[in-house]
Amino acid sequence: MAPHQIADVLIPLALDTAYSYAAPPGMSLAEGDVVQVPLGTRESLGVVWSLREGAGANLKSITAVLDAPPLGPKLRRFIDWIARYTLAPKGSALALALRVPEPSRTEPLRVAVRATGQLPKRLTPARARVLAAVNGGLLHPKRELAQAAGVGIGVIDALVDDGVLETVALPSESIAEQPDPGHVRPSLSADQRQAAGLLMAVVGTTALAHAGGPEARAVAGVVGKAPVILLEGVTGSGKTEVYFEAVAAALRRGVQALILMPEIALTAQFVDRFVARFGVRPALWHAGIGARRRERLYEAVAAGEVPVVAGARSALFLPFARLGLIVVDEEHEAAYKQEDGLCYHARDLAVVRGRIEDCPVILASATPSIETRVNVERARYKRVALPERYGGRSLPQIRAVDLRKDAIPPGRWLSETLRWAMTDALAGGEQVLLFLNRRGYAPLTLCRACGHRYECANCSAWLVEHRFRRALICHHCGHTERRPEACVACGTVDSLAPCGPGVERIAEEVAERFPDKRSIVLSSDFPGGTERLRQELKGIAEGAFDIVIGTQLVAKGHNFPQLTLVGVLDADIGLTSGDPRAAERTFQLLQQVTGRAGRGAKPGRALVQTYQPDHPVMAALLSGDAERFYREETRAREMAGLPPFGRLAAVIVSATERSAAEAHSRALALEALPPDGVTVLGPAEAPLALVRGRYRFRLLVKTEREVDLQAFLRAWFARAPKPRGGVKVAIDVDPQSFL
DNA sequence: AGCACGCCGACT
DNA sequence: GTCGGCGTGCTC
Repeated sequence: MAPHQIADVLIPLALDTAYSYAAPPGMSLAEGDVVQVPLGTRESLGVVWSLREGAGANLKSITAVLDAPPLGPKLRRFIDWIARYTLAPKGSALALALRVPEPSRTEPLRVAVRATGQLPKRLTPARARVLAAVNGGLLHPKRELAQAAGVGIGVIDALVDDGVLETVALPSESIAEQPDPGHVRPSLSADQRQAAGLLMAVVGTTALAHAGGPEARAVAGVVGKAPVILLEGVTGSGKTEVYFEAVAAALRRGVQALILMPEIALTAQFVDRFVARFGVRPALWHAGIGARRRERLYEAVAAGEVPVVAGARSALFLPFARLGLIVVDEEHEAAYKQEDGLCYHARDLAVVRGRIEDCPVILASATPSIETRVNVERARYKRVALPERYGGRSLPQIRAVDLRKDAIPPGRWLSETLRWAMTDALAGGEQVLLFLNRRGYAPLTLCRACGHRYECANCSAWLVEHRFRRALICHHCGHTERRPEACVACGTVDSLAPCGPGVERIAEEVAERFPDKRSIVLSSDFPGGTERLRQELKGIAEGAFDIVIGTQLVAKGHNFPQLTLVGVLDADIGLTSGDPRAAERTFQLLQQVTGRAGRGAKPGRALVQTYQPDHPVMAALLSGDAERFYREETRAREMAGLPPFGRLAAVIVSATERSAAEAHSRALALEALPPDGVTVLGPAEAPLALVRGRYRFRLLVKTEREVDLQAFLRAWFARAPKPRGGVKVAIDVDPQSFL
């Protein structure tokens, strides 16, 4: 038998190997082509991963090559890398990038008409108006012409039938408009100009290297690999305007730019700012865009016709034709972490894609994550800083209220210092934000008569009282029960005592202390959803409320120009959670919340109520010295015998098990069999959560420097008993050492 | 992801 | 007797 062409086709299913198919004679195939192949009893999509010659005697044949943009070699390399790094089947990694939906593409044709020069057989007034409007041989979209002439579409059709007009198919409307890098030159501060200049130079030189040629190669030789740059700027420093200049540089060079942001950040405000700078809207890519638009955008991105994409996590897998810049906005956001299905961290993958595409990556944040900071320290990433707020506004003055000295009577949560400050601000017509990161009325309920504590039946966490809803709710698993009239343990009536504060309880105290002020509670569990929240935020911005009481929901988003005082009621919440990122998260949250004060005309201040004013988190917050926090936190970790941040791996294992007990024994089995060079730091999180029918557990491991963690994990799971449903693993560690 | 195959409980 | 429940395993 004559040698045939054999294609190894990767199918976007949980399959780790590409399957071999015979290419029918005469079929023109290339690596990266999207094809249709028989799989079992049905047909499936797939991508040609490699081509070779061979006998291919008993192979099935490729059904068809689809009319979809092929996946380029760099994107295929990226997919291979993701599969290797996340220990996921290659096919699952492919599924992230392959967005070719139905082959049923019924293009709603845009039709234009123009005059043929022929005269109509009959001339009615309506027809005359159309002829007046067609204006010679120019092309007119049908609907527009009908509108301009003030006639129905039927009149146009009749004229076409008559031979007076002819139809011409128009190219389909452009999916993305062309942003103009010179639309409006922003007025930047000296700091911003300098930062923007650095970013632009980087984008320019790497893009030049892309273009090829001896000159470009010489520049590339000097510059080296495309860098990863941390753009660190305090809240209000105008980071967005600065990275927009990098985007402008990419536009001028003719390369594509990707702006990644957490889903929630893709707001009207971002679009408005983009429009102000570039004159048109950016192409948006997120979960909410329609199938039709998604498909067209995908194709246009692959054709290199979309200069700028702003999108959530999944935009990272788009088939860019010539990617020249990736910006990861709010780099520290936990929303970049994907934990169901294939587990990955979009920021880390962005860095990897940047490496593979050889394009610079900008990580923007006011409160960078520790691992990014460590990478800066180790000179893997560069850093560009914006130390001051834009427009001469000063950062809020932050002061601690030491609750050990400034004692608050039992059942009350506002210190005298804070109340005075509130009175003062309110008297000046300013707004106050009281921040308490605890939903509900009280975090613990117990019986005054018998001491019974109300705990969740499923996970033994305390039940949180929600007074508005008259319920006791478990914040861990969502279990809800009615608040009983009498104690379930001893039967005493009216004996339940709420312990500790939640935002609802603070609202009560505020209403008592400031009866003539208008206050509002913002908490994620309030009914009404995003629409109501939007309305409320708008109301606050317009000054409809004097006092805002909120959970972490208020940490970001809307700007409140009249807000000058922020009171943090219990800054210590979250410091003792056992999560290795507890301090980092608390610091970021408190910095964001206190940073909300004084963003309007008047300067702001923040009062932070704490029992631990000397804690490194508080000390750094009060001094405004973030560097110091990261330094101290790193040292504290070393003293505690924990791995340095860049080497910390949190391994999330999710396995199909019948019960929590079986999942737990699996965790213990893995813990007992660590491979050489890897130390298990114990089951870091005891609660085993049921997520979509799977019991999950998380293990913390520490690895030696430059250890190939992937190989070790493979070995590790090979030795431990294999769960029925297989394992999924995510690794929370710097990916660069695996490149 | 689908879809078949298989091995146990209540029905025309 | 078989219809159908979903647990398990395979797809070049």
